[in-house]
Amino acid sequence: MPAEPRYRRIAEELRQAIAEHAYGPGGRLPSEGALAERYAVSRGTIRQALMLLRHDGLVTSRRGTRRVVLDDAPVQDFAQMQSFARWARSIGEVPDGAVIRQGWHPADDAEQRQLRITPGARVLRVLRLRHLSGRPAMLERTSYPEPVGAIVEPLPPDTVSVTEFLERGGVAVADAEHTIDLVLADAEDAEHLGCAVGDPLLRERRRTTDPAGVPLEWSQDRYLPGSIAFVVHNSLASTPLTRHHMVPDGRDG
Amino acid sequence: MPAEPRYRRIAEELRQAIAEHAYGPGGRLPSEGALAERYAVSRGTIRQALMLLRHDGLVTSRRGTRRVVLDDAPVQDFAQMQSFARWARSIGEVPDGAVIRQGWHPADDAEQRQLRITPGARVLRVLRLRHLSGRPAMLERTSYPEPVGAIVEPLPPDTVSVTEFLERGGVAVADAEHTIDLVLADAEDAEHLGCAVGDPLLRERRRTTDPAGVPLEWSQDRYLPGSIAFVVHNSLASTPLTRHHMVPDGRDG
DNA sequence: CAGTGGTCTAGACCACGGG
DNA sequence: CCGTGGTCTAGACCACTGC
Repeated sequence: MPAEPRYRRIAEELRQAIAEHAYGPGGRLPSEGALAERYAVSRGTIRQALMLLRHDGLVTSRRGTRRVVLDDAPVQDFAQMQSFARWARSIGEVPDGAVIRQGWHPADDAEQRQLRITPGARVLRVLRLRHLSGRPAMLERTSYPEPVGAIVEPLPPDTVSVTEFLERGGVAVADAEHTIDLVLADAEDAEHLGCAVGDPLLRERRRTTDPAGVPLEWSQDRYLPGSIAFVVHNSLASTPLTRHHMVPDGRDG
Repeated sequence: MPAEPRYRRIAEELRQAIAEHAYGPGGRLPSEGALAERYAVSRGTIRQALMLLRHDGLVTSRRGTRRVVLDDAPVQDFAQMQSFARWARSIGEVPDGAVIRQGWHPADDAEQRQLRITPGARVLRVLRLRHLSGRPAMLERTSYPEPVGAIVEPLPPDTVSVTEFLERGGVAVADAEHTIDLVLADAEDAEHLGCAVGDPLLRERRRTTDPAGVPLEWSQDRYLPGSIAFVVHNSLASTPLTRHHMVPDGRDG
């Protein structure tokens, strides 16, 4: 079996059609009933497909009228957001990366909390510099818990995509939480990113977990500004974006 | 009828239970069948409720095992992300705001594209300073298309929540797209936020649309750093977050 | 193996939008 | 008023996990 369920393939077809401006923007989709007939499935299956497009912000929906196609929403999948290398390729850049330093350490407070491990447990800390087509773009400080770290440790320092390697090793990421804010470059940031100490950087802190809820990595990425932005879609149907207040000297950093 | 559908109320109860650590974190939820029996509804309704929790990152799910409770995910609803005033109150701060300048202008290129209006149409541009408990926190540059602007224009300059007013006036926000990056303060930013020209600011550009896909506002908000962060959850089940590449001098700003 | 969530069906009734 | 999407039901079969 192709493993890909019916409603996903239908969603893919509709996504394609929308991308080719078959309906809009501002246009209206066929009714659920019409789509059900066209694809020879039940209305429930069609609704599952449309829910995917709804959550990604490609269409609205309202009782009483047909669904409306929104302006071209950015379309990336989970895998692309998860992997720097995959993302870089998708925008036509050449990803590159090198480990600057790595080693095992006893987990500090933040790591214990984020990775849900007990005091005394070890983590593998890796400092990596990421390039986009040769230019430094991001400095990544990642902590891996014991089992994941053991897989990452022996990798060659110039491994371009650790994420893709982990996937092939059966480590599956199912959920991620990202916190985006602004920090000033410290001496280490400045040295590797080629900026001055105190220059502003866009920071993304990320924790990923597997399908069982077990934390897989905790990372703090610092991007040189000017070439990157994060885009989020939210709606009445789902609210993945929240604004957070932090005390001026918030730890967890 | 209480207007609130069954599955939403069930989701709310489960959310409450999770917040009170009735199961986890790391714990397992009852099976769908058990929940269906407990609430005397069909399994489908339970699945709708669980889908809400899934999208908000409160629980994972995997074939074969019970759902796992993730660490306390930030819980805010769409309305809170939509309104500065509502958000401020929810974190125990006193929101405040004042219009610095407002007026009608012919829409520029970016406004025409973002608000989907024709060349020559007018927009209401409003410059607002937002306070958190007396301290300047954010400077907001918003453009409203003709019909919305007509509602906003006559409001008193110290209206705390424009969003809430619009809601009462029947203007319903259904979708929003946020782009988050970093900019340096210009003279106007510096003057009103009380920082120096060139100081880094966290920028959120936002476009909201109504249930029919009609743009309602386009806004560019600049936050003083250090007290705010944006948190996003994504998962295999939905990917509202994307990373975007911009040419160094990207317009649309 | 039994139990779980994922997919899918074929119905039903209702709330809402627009002519 | 009719057509739409939103909600809900009661079943079915399958894929997967974990014992």
